[in-house]
Amino acid sequence: MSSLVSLVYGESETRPQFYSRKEKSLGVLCSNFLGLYNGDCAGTSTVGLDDAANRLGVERRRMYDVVNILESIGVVARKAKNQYTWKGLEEIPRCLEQLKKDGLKENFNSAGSCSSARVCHRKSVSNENQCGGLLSLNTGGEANHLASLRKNNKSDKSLALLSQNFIKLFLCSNVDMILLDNAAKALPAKVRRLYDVANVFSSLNLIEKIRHSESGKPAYRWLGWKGKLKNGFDTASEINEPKKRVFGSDITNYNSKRNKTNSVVGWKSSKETSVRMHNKLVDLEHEYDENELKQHPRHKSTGIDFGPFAPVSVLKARDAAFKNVKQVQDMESLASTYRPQYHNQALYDLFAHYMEAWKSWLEATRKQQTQQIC
DNA sequence: TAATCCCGCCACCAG
DNA sequence: CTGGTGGCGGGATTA
Repeated sequence: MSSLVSLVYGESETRPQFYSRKEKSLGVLCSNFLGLYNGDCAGTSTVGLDDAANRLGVERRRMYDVVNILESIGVVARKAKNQYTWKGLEEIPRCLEQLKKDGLKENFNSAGSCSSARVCHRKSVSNENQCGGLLSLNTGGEANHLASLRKNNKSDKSLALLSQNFIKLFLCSNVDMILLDNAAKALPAKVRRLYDVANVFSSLNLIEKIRHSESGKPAYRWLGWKGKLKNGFDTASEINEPKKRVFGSDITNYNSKRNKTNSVVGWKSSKETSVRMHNKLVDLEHEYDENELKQHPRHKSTGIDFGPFAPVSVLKARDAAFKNVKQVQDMESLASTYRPQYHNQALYDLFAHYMEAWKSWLEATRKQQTQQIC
């Protein structure tokens, strides 16, 4: 039967000598796709599906997969039939924030109807307060909105929605790692489909595939948007995210090469909701994990990883003690939390420059004030 | 063997 | 009817 492949493709000159499934993965395709358009002018550049498919040497069907997932995090937006607008990777943090907001809201609203130990039902996600949530969250674009409304019956199973819900799973709970099986149960979704989205997100470096150390089961760890693609493209500088704690110390002892973690979507809002989602995942993990609870204390020992905040925040806290002007501290933290990402190093430098200037201005003002008070 | 997930059939919908 | 979309699961590949 495997000869069927060579039989089908045997004559094709474009077909590589040795068929490698890996080279054709959605993740690779995604990387190539981004490589193709990443330099383009965000918001104005148009992506044609046929064109992209041709240039990437894949069939059009696959483009739908990639594009739908990318659309779910704002990288592209559907403009018209066959046409997408390139929004750019810098849309990602904004989109993640929105997803987190939406996720927290949804969960909160539907909490009553979520009886089992899983995250909200698809129904409640797509029907309740999703009003244009899917695919229009980043653009406010009518076309997208319409598109998602048009096939409402389909959209609750769509890859795009699954992608978003998968992300919400991470963002709206405090977990750092989710077992594939549990994600499939929680969303709910076919594992197959999760692999599809996970591959794309992996290539974006939003998540990382790991192994549950005890069971060896596949799992994914949230990395957050760092402005770096897996293929090494550097799209922006690092952003700071308050450190997320690692979920379930009893199970999260995966290979700990962490070096934590920066993303714009780190704010700790709606604690209650987070806790609730977190607990659901905990339940799932336990359900799955019953007998594997003999502990490995090791991951707690990594002091670096388990500070409540990323280093910048630590510095900030120290700084704040020195300053003792709370308001200012808040503003600073806001400023660095929402530090924008720039493709361009020059822009980033410019931003850094203004930050510096602003800081020294603050210092001066502060000194002045203290003098006046004295 | 289990995990992974490509591939393309075909349903659905707008024009 | 045609063409664009995209859900879906069979079964090939990989681990």
